[in-house]
Amino acid sequence: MLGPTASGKSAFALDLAERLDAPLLSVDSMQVYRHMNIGTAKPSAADRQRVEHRLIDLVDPEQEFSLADFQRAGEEVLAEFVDRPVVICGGSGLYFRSLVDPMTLAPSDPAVRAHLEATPLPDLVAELVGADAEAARHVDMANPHRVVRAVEVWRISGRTPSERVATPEYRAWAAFEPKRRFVAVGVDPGEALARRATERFDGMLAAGLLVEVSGLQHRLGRTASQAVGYKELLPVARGEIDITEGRRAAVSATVALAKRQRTFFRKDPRIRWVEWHDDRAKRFARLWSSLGITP
RNA sequence: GCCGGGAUGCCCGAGCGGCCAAAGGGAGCAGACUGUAAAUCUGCCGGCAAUGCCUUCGGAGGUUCGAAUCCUUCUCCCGGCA
Repeated sequence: MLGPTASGKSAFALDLAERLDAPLLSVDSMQVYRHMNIGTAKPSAADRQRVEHRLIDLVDPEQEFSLADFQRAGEEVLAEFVDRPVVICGGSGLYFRSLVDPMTLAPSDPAVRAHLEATPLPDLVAELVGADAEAARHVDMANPHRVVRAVEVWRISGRTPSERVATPEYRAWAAFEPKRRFVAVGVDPGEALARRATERFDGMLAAGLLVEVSGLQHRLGRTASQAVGYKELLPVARGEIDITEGRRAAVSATVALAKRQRTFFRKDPRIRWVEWHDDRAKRFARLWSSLGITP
């Protein structure tokens, strides 16, 4: 069950998992951090009582956690449930695909990466193009993250961007040919997005998000500190801006995130979109009908 | 009441006679994305019948071939003195 933030997919997935008596695997890049509870909309203790949740609270917030770590952790969990249904729910599209689609990650080396991150971008671009004249067709040369990673892979493995994209596995990936059987359902708040994002954030504030952020302000690492809500409230916790300004920034960051998530999921032809309905039974009716299932 | 500073596109903010529909940032919109992915990056972003035209830089006048930029005056903000 996929979709943008504030879509209501979590509640939906929780009900679904309960009905299927299946565990709920979160594909969420920020819920993996412990102590970031309110702002990442983690399931409550009661929710966890109802359904077994996995892939949440995997590391402390000062730690780095990336796609590769997630994929490894996810595969371990899936190995526990072979031939049993699991409900996967979340908004981190790439994390989702790393579990269901063929994606062997090229090697990485923190030292190499640190060095490359300190290297001027034009130098990295020159190195890539020197090794692979077609590199620009496969790597966004204006995007530092992409270029650094491409050079990192090139230096460590000697594989160029063109070579990486030429494998059967990559083609399968690009064609959305999965490595596992699954049914994907997308939930989207549609026009209600901005309203839901605002209400959701206000709910988090009421639940003590600012206190949570203040308590964690010196513990959030490079990735964790960029989580929507935390990033915008950090300056509030430091007294640099007032809460009104922080709230506005957080809400618009939430909406912007949701839009990026939509863009990402929309191009996946396997996802069947289900219109959200406030009534649980109606919501499920829509789900069953979109899947062609008579429960 | 007097002296000084300021009013710029949705917001912040540069411009200080022509090269200005007006830098830059934010917001907004669209998109990309196989190890930071709630990240990162790209494009658009006054209007239109659109290699040009129209409206815009607080209001109204004026100077000039030409003004967001100079002058006069009015309104409103800010600082200092009364």
